Amino acid sequence: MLDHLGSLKRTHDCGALRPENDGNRVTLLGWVAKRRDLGALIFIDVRDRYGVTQVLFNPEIAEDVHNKAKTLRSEFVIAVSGIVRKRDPKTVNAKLATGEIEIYADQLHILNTAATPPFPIEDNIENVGEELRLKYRFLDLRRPKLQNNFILRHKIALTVRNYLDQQNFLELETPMLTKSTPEGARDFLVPSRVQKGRFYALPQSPQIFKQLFMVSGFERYVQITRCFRDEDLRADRQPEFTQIDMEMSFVQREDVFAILEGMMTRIFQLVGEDIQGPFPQLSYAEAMNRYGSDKPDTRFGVMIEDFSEAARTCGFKVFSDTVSHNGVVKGLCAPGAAGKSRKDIETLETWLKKDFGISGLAWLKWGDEGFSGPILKFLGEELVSQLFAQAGGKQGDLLLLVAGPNERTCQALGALRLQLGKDLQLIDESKFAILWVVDFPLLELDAEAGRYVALHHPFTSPLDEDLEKLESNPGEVRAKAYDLVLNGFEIGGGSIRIHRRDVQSAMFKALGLSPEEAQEKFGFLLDALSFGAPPHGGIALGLDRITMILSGEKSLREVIAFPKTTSATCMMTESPSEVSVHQLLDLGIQVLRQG
RNA sequence: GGGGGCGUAGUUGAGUUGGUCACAAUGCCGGCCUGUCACGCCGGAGGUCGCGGGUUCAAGUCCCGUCGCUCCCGCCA
Repeated sequence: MLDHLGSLKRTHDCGALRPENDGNRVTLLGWVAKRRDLGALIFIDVRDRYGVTQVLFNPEIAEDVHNKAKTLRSEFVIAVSGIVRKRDPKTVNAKLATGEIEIYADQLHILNTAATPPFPIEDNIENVGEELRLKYRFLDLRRPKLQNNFILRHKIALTVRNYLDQQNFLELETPMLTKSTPEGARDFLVPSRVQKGRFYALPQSPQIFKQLFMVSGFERYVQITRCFRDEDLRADRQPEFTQIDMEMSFVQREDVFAILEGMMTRIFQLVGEDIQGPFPQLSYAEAMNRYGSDKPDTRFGVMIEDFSEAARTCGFKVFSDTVSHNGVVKGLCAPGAAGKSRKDIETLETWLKKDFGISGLAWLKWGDEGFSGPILKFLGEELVSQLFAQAGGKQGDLLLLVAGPNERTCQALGALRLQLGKDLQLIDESKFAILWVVDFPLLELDAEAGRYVALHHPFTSPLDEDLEKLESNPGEVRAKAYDLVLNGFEIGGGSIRIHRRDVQSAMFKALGLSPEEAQEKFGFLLDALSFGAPPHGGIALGLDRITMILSGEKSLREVIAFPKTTSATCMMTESPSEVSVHQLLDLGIQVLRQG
């Protein structure tokens, strides 16, 4: 028979009691984390959000209560009252914050029973299947580790709001039911019942709305808001995610950086890190050439080296031919990796060939007996020694080389660099490395569509000095865009926006939109820009990713309360699900079935 | 859309070249136990080897298909 909560009140939480409380009468409310039944003595670890406290049931103190305690099982919800007792020094538990005391229980209320949980409610269950954890997410979330992740997430959001409030930002809301736009990610669509055959789109970001706030004269805007993108998932990508979305009027890039650096400093303080601005800046071009990525992980070295000049005249035809046909020969030096077997290297090569389309991975070892490798005989000792010197290599290292078109080669080496960083444990996981990546190209050629598309988004301002090239040489135009990169993750991106109608029209034209299309899709924005839009710019940060990195997690699922699986389903609610014919009729929608 | 990994008691894993009853730990149930905190000891229950098909005298094991989870490529203004 269950007991009622009645007027029972918690006097302390399960992380609070210390030896100073010796003799206090207390009431704890929480879950049975662990039961150790020694027969006459029963120890119960009671857990709540704040910690764990050991409770002792002794028949000599209260026999009926002791009998009742025999029925307790894992995850029962209880209220226990009793006296705090300092433990004998021999029985102190140093692993618990409350380990110097225990409660001598004289009252026990069982508020609810619990079925045996499918997995233990404790940390270090990393090998429990993801499927189970997601199906019983409400239990998974009971684990202290996840609770701490969400406490950190809350503190980050709170820090952001407090800091930006001090900086005169206003938190303003934008619609969730909005308009589908042609550029960018695939939209999640919401059918309109009132306007059959028409659809809202869930926002990919509040981009245009926040710009309109600037036109409205709010000057500084922030919103911590959900965004939706219907694309395939990754460990660091969920279809719905939370942005810290910001916009400011009358600012240049450096003003945005200063605000953000101040904000990140405060966020890092939450995990005891002292990271001060200004953050390092790296151009997009340099990031790609040296790290093979626009979001380089700068926690470790191993830079991509350009060996094209040496390769141009070398005796290895694959290399010299590639260079003479406008290709490059680039590579990187894996420290201490000379011990890698031919098979290890072939595994890497197979992967890079398949995923990045390189034609081969050449290698040179500097082992105990000097240089070795299949291409050594073509290059010669002297040249190989020179290559190692250029890459800063030493005895015991492995030089890996790729020949091919520059972009693809850099991309492949960038992926290889990260893999080696993991394999060779070159990354100090306790370290944080943050930087700005700047000077992105404004546009890139979409080979499929046969036209230019915005690398960032169509509202990004070109650099003032590149403005004239928008028509003559669109691919050369650089953008006032920037990304914030932490430990190899893009945690934010933004830009100074276009605030002039004529420039925005020119941009749409460069993207291949006719004036009519531009008017239909973005007419309201063009209108707004013609009514005195101030210069403005901003950024959006990924709250989920920041929380993931600061809590040391490898997946966004650990910091999103109810995340989706890789196939975009929710294991707990079993969404998405089919809906009734009536619901579809209301919306004027018919479902096509395959087969 | 493509590729890799995984799928065996509630859970986590083992299971050789196909061949007595599919094994262990943990959890669960029962018993004993007054200083445990990974409590201990004794006993017990617990299985459509993801699902479907095939090869074979015989399939957890080999083959084909399929589903789910996961990592990556494509995709993600």
